[in-house]
Amino acid sequence: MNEMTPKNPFKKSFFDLKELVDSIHENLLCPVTIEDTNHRLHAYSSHEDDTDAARIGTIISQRVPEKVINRLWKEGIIPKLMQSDAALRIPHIEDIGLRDRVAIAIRKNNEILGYIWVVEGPRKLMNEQLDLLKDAASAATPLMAKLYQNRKRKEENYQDFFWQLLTGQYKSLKEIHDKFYDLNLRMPDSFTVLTFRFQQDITRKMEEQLSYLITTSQKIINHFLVVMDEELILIASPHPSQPADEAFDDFISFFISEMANRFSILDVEGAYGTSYGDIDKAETSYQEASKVLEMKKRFPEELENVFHFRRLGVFRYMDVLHKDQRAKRYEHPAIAKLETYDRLHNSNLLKTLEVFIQQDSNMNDAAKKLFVHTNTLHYRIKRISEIGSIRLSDVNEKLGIYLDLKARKFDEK
Amino acid sequence: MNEMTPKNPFKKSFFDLKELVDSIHENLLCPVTIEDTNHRLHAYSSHEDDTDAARIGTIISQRVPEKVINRLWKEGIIPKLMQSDAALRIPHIEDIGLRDRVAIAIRKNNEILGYIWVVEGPRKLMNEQLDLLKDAASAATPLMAKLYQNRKRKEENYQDFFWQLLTGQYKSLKEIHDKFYDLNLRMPDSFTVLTFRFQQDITRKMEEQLSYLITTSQKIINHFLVVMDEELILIASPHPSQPADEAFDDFISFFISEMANRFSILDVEGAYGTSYGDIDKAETSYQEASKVLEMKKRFPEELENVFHFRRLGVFRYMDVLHKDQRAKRYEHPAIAKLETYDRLHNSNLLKTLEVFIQQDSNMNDAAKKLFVHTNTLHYRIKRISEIGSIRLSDVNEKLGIYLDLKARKFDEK
DNA sequence: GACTCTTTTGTGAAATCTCACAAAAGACTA
DNA sequence: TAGTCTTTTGTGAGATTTCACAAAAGAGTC
Repeated sequence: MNEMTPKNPFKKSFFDLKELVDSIHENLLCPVTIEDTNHRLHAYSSHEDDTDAARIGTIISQRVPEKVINRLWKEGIIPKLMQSDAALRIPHIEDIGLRDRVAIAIRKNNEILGYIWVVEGPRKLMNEQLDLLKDAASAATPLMAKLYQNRKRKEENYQDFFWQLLTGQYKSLKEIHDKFYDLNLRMPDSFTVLTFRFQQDITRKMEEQLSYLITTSQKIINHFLVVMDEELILIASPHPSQPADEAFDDFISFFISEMANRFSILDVEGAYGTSYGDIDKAETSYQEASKVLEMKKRFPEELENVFHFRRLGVFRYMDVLHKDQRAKRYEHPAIAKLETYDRLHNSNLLKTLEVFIQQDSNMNDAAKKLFVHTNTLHYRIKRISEIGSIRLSDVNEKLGIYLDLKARKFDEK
Repeated sequence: MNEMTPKNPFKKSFFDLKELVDSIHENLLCPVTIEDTNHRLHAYSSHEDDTDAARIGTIISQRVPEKVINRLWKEGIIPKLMQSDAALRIPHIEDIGLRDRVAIAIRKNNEILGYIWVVEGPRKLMNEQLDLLKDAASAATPLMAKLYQNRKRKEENYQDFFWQLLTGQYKSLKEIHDKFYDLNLRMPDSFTVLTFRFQQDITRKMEEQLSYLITTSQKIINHFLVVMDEELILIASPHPSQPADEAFDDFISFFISEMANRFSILDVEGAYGTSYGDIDKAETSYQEASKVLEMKKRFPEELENVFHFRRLGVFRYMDVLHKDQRAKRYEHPAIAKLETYDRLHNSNLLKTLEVFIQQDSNMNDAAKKLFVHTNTLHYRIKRISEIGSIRLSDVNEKLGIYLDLKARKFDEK
C-alpha cells in the first residue's frame, strides 16, 4: 500500500447526494447513509448486504428510528459528533441493533447540516480512511446546503402565512384554502396551536435544537412553526400513533423535559388551545394557548399540571373576575373579616378556607394538605363560617368566595 | 333676520320672576317656567296653550311631580344641568309626559339657585336663542337669591337629597354631614339600602300602604324612602329589637307576604345591599341591591331565598361571565358534546350535571333532586365525564363548567 | 323477534366520613 | 400563677358514601 496520504477522491463536484454516497461506498467498502440534522435520510448506498437492524429501520422509514436517536443522545454521541470536526467511532449498542460505526458531521462554518454514517464490517477502517471521511463531509456540504436553501425559501413564505393565520388576517376560509394551495401545503383535517414560552429570547441555535426535538418526538405532526422573541408557536396535529387526547400533554411534557435534559434550557412553559377543524380558527386556538400561559404565570401552583385550555376551569375567567373586582372596589366582607382575624390572632383561616374548597370540601384531604388533624380542620371550618357568617353548605355562596379568593391572587407579587 | 348677535334683552333689572318669565316668553315664544333647587315652581309664563302634561302637573301642584323629578335624576339630567353653564337640550321622555325641552341652571358663583325650563314647540330653538337663555339665567340670579334669603333653609322634602345620595352626587363625606345638619336629620350609625320591585307602577294609594307597613313592621328603622315608578327604595337600619343579621331578610319576607295578604299586591321582589357605616357608600349599597334584583329575575329558582348581596355567591359575577362568554363566542366543548348527546339520545345529561354540581357533588342529594336511583346518577356521572372528557374530580374544572352552565342561562327566555 | 348496546335499578360489603365528647396544649389576662 | 378562652388532637360509634356485581328494562338495528 502506498505510504502517502491517498489523493482526495472527493475533490470533484457531485451531482447529488446519491452519487456521493456511492463514491464513499466505493472507497470504504462499507454501507453508508447521509442524514440531515433531523435524522431524516437523504441518501444511502445500495449493493451490499452486510448491514444491521438500525440501518434497515432507517432506510425503510426514511428516518432514523426514535429509539436509536434517544439512545445516541443518552450516550452523549450526538453532542460529541456535533462538536467534532473529525470522524468518530461509535461502539456497537447491541439492544438497539446498532453495530460498530463511524460517523462524521457535515458542517458549513459552525452550522451542522447533517451526518454521514458508515457501518463497519468485521474489518475495521483504518485512520487514513477516517480522514477520507472528512473530505467526504466537505464534499457533502454544498449538496446539503442547497437542500436547506430550498427549504428556507419555502419557510420564509410559510412564516408570513403562519403569522397571518395566527393574527386572523384572513377573513374567509376560502382565502386560506387558496393560500394553502398556492404554497403547495396539505391542509390538516384538524389542528391545534401550541405555544412555548422561554425565559430568554430564542437564539438561532436554540431554534435548531427545538425544531430538532419537535420532528424527532414522534408525538405530534407539526404543520407550522414560528419563533417570536421568547415564544415558540406551533400548529400541529396529534401523531397517528398517539392517543389524540393525550398527545399534546405528552408532547409538552416531553418537550420541556428534553429541553432541560439535552440542552439545559430550563423554565420553559408550554400550553395549547382547543383543536379545531377549520383552519380559520387558528387565531382563536392561539389566543387560548396564550391565555393558558398567562394564567400559568399567575397561578403556578394551581395550574402546574394544566396545559390545555379546556382544563383551565375557573381560571379561564380569572382575568374578567379580577377586573370586575377592581372596578367595583369590592371585597367580600367574609374575606375581610377573616383576614383581620388572621392578622390579630396569627392564624390561617383564609388559607384554610381556600384549601378546603379547593379539596372539594373534603375534610380529610384538606386536613392532609394543611398538615393538621381532621378535627382541627373541622373546628376551623366551623369558626370560619361563624366569623365570616358564610354558609359553606350553600354551593353558590361557597364558590363565590372561592372565586373571590382566587381573583385576589391574580396580581399578587 | 339680522345677522348680528341680538343685543341682550335681559340686561336690565326685573321687578320679579314673573316679569322675567314673561320677557323670556316674549323673546323665545315658548312656554317657560322657573323652579328652585327643590323643583318648587316660582314663576311660569301664561298666555299660551302649547304645553305638555309635565308642565301642567307642575303648575297645578306648584311643584314638579315626584315622578318627573325621579326620572330626571335617574337619566342623569339634573346632574348634567348642575354642571353646565349653558342651556341644555333635554330630549322628550314620553312616558312621563315630557316634551322636548331646553333648560339651564340659575347659579350664583358655584351655588345652584334654580332652573329655567323652556318647552320647545314644533319649531326648535336656534343656537342664538339658547345663548340668550344664559343671559336670562344671569338676570334670574338676584331674584332667586332674594327668595332663598327669605326662605328657611330647612326643606321638608328630602327626596332630592336622597337621590343625590343614591346616585353618588356627593363627593365628600363632610358635604353629606353638613347636609344632614342643614336638614336637621340624624345621621344613622350604619345603614343599608333596600329595594323592592313591583309588577306595576306604585300608585299614591299603594305608597300609603307600604309606608304604613314599613313603620309598623318593627323590624327595621327607616331613614329615607323613595318611590320610583315600580321601585321602592329605603335607607334603613335594623330595629334594635332584631338580630341584626336577619333583620333585613325577615323584613323583606314580612313585607312581601303582607303586601300579598293585606293588599293583594303580588309578585313583589325585594333585596338589599351591604351595610355600611359611612353614608357616602349609599350609592354602592343601592347598586348592590339592584344587582340582586336583576339576578333574581334571571335566576329565579337559584336565588329564590337570596335577598342579600353577600349571599349572591357566584351569581354576583354572572353578568360579566356571560358578557365574556358572548364576546369570545366560546362554548365549553364538554357542554357542546353533552348537549348533542342529549338531543340524539333524548337524555338529560346536561341537567344532571348541573344538579349534581349544585348539590355539592353529593350523589345522594342530587339523585333525590333528580328522582333517580343513586346508582343511576353514579352511572350517569361516569358517562358524563367520558362523553365530555371532563375530570369532575378537579374542582377548578368542575367549577368552570358550572359557571359556564349558569352563564348560558343568563338570558334564556 | 333476536341481538346488541345502553340505561336503570337493586343488593350488600367495605371504606370513608361526620360528629359528639373529652382531654390536652396554647394564648392571654389579671 | 391561676383562670379563662381558644385551638388542637384523640377516640370511637354511627351514619353515609362508594363501588363492584348483577339483573332487568329500554332502545335501536337487522
